[in-house]
Amino acid sequence: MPRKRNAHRSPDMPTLADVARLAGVSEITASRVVRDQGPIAETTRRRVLAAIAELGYIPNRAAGSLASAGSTLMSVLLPSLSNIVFPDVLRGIHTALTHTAFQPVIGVTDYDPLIEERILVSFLAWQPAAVILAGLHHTPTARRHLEHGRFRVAELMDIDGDPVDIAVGMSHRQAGYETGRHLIQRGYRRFGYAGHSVATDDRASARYEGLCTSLQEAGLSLVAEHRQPGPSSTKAGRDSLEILIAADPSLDVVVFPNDDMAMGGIFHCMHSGIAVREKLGIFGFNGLDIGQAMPMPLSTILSRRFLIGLTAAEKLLESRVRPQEKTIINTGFDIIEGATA
Amino acid sequence: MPRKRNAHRSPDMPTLADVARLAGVSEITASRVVRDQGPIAETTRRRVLAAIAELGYIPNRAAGSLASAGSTLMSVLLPSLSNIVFPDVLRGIHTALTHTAFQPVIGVTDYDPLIEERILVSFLAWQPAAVILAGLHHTPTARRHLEHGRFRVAELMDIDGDPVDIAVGMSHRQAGYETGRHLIQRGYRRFGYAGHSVATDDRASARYEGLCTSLQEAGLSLVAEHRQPGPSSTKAGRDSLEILIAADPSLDVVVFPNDDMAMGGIFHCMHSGIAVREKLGIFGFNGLDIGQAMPMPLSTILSRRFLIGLTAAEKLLESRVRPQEKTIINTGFDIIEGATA
DNA sequence: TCTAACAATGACAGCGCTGTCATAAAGTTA
DNA sequence: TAACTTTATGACAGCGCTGTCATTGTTAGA
Repeated sequence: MPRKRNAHRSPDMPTLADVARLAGVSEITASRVVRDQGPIAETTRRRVLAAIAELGYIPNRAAGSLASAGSTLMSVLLPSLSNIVFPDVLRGIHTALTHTAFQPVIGVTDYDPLIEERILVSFLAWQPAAVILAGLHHTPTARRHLEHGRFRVAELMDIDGDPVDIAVGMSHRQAGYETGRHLIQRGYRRFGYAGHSVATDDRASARYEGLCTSLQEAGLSLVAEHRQPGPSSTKAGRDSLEILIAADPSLDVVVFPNDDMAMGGIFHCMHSGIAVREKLGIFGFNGLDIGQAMPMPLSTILSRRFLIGLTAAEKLLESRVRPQEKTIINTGFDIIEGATA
Repeated sequence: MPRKRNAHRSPDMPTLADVARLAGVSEITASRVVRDQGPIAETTRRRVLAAIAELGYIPNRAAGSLASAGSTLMSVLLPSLSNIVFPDVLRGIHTALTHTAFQPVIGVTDYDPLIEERILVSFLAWQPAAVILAGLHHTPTARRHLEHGRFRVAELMDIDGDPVDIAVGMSHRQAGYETGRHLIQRGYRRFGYAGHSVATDDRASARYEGLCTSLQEAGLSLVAEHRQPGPSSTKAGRDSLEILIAADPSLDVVVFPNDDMAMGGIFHCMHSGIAVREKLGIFGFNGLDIGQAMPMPLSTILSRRFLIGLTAAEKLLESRVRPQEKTIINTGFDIIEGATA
């Protein structure tokens, strides 16, 4: 006995067959109109469109995806949405996908590779056309899925490593290195580092290493460092700097892993009457608007987050199949001199 | 002639049939193990699980969704990710969905009801189990889809209105009203308002109206107001306050639509040597961490964003079908006295 | 006038999974 | 021991759409 139709769907939920019947065409023709694909006579198209509007038809993408063994989904896995960095990337992706058939689907991994793996697998169950993730470091299982899948892959933010398919970003190691060079050139000698404790923030770690390298080359080294437990935040930056200064008051500059924490550092200085730049230089990373809107604009490095998202999505749209050659796109960075270091 | 299998899928992409064959059971039994549904003998379950692991099987959710006429997706439509407010809501949703079968799917509407409608329709094509959106105001088409769909609906942030199914949030009108009362009680009389030009930020508008009402009741009114073109940002707040003060230097307090802009206002005061609170009170909305981390904590209203997301998602999980009764949950708000007004 | 090329449409089967009902075996109650 | 319930499993069809191939005009070129 066949399954009753109404057990499945509301009677008023029209299918493509209903549209086709009303328009007086075959299902496949209606399907072609919906997908804007193949040659369709203008009059036919109009009839079908009218039928769609009249019925309030919404295509069933699960059926479409099943039949065509593919979807128009683009899975986006981001470590966090807690500061503006990844939303900026997301805006870039959105911008590239506007007026295409693709839809971004967002997951948040909390900087945890295992969560990333779990979300990746659950996204792959929807047969996405492409997967976008942050960084080049994933669990072995995740990497295997990424390599064997029939979809494009873009790894964002970082280019220091071996991508699966496309990498778009900048060298964080080099950014850290240039930070050190810049500050040394400006006369700073007694460096502190005020970080956070998220060990899987690979980019922050790479910048830290780059910084240390440039100090070493100049015969210097970090005088003091402190990592505040928990994730990065303005409060963490403020607390971290307080502890750092208590440990070593002789510091003349402190580098933070990002602008949020650096702003916390500035707030601590304001609170404690420490003259920023004269007495203590403060340097961040990201070039957030809020830091530049401060009375004393934050000295930092501008990462091109919107561009990274935009470029990655555009690149992914170029071809549905993964090319032989891997692509690495360096979006670079700029030092913002600012007024705090 | 039947379609060739390999035209569709990689040969090494196993299906449930492959799993069932390897485990020596029927497809249905394998399916039940995957979905953890129905009575399964422990030994059978283990055999199937082993087969899944061996083959690296990933279920095809499009097929599952098609067959069951439903999905485990929860569509989340947010106006913006450009400040921490909606990511906080999202964290709440994520927290509620951890360890459930549901997956959030996020879309960003840019405060545009038409974009919201477009994204809603494209999400409905995936037959979500629930839809979460911000606010109670949608296009007529969107509202119709929401009302007629076979899914749960939660409208977040705002409770001043008539929800489709569930509303979780606070009264922004009342928040604006209490802001006025609080500031009047603290002795402020010459009120300014420094906003932005996004007309569809309904919550900001409601707070504005509430503020005006409380002023009226006290025999006062806004002395000056300015709306900076473009979306809300720290820079916009800074510029807006500058213009406002130029227009009327006699103001003794300025209310901003949110903390981001209020911080911009404080930055302007710092830059121009205006004594915050003594000379000019500054009041925000949201209670963001960054505002509280400032040397002079921002006077503002705490909205419970995480709680809103969490509560909404939990409520949606309670039942798959829409109950007769609509639910309105007021998560309330708190005035944070701070040091700026 | 005939062929070739193209434009426009349709028939058919099947994508991978799950709802429904049926069945067999084992346990429970009177 | 009969009658029932519970547990564990399977057969079958179909969810709504699209890939593939076939068919019918229609127009251009020789």
